[in-house]
Amino acid sequence: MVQKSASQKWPGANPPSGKKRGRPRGYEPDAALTKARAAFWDAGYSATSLDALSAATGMNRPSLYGAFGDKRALYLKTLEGYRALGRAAIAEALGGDRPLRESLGRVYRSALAIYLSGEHGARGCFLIGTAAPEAIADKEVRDIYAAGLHELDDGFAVCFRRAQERGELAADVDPVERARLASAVLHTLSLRARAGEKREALERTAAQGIALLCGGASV
Amino acid sequence: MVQKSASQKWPGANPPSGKKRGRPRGYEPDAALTKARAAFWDAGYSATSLDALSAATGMNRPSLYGAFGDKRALYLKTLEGYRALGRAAIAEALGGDRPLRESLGRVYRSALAIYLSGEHGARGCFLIGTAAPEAIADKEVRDIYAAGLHELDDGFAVCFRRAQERGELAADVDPVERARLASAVLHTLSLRARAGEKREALERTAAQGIALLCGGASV
DNA sequence: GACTTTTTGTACCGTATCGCATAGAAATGA
DNA sequence: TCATTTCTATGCGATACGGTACAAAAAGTC
Repeated sequence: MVQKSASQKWPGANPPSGKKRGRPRGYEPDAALTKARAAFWDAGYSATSLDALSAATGMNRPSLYGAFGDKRALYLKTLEGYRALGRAAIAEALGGDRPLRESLGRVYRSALAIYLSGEHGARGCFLIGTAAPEAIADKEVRDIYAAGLHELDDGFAVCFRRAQERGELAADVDPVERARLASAVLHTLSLRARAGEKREALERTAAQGIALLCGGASV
Repeated sequence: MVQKSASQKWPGANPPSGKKRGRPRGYEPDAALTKARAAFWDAGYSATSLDALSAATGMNRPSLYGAFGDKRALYLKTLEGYRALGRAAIAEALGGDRPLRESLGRVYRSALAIYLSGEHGARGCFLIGTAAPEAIADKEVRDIYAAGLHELDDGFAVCFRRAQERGELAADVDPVERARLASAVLHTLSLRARAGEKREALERTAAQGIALLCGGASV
């Protein structure tokens, strides 16, 4: 039987007594997850060994195992964390009823900031870079991956619909389909960032994408 | 010292004598490469073991090693083969000076046929699915990956330029930038196919992309 | 201070993996 | 017939991998 850690017994909060009982952990779970995510991000799920994760997080393997479960469970947790991050970024960028061009620009800008960061070079989107390869063999990963893509689509869709209601966008445009093309621009930015394209080229493509997405009638 | 196989001594042809000297090989190199590529395609580079490659190709490990070198060399060969395939498909789809809409449609259609094939479900683009994850750690893979992306961009670019010369496309459109957005549609098709989206949804998105790419002015 | 609880650190286990060495098999040429 | 060449088959050895047992360590509790 696997011993559950204290953080799982009282999720998101300290135990009622306020003081935890045993030896204090020498790491911060959230920070460790972020480090683990960075390791997966660079090399992919399969190519990242437990030793690498151990080195990246500063935790030794038993601690890793106790805190997050086995390698796959840890990976799923990093995926979940990334999706939460992405959700927040989308909400932040698309909220506030801004003009369509500005909303799209904010999304692409904040995405590029993430895609271009990384110690060992630009890494692109974590979901696209690491979950996609595993998506055939691992159905759960595929579902999370697909959900991540569609979450972005949905965010863009409400954005386009609102713009249409404000008259910023032609009435015959299908906001759902247009949203999928807006995602396409983000997808290409992720792929190109990982291929090593320069920031200026990516920003130019984002700008061109915005221009196209905000104009043109459908069909 | 690594023994070179006969197929490397006389690339692309039989030896001058017409008859090879020793025991004939029990496999066809091209067919084996295709099988190996399929294995990498499903699971990714790192998650594909030599045993899996051996099972997929029907060759045992020493034969694999003798014919293609180690795992990485074999992977690079499958990459090269896929790029050749892609080049041919692009040339075939974009050649012939067809109307812009038709050219784009042919590219997307032939790409979808590849992306949706696969024994264990739709796999998307081989480059995007398998090379991208390795692109950070392996510079050579990254270069091949980037070259593959740019090859597509270039193909689209000449396509758009020709369409512009024929007056099918507004004169103020930058064909190079527009080509990168045409690639973006292909990128999203690859990512979405691997996520399990249905053919109809992908075809609809391709059609919407074509409509947008053929209209709209730049900036 | 002894006991309990929780985490850490070391060391280990069984297995999978990669690459290769070596021997055998199949075809040709002399 | 026999040597030569080339591929195939078995299987070995070193390493790396994922995962875990166990005892020491650090804190609270009585």
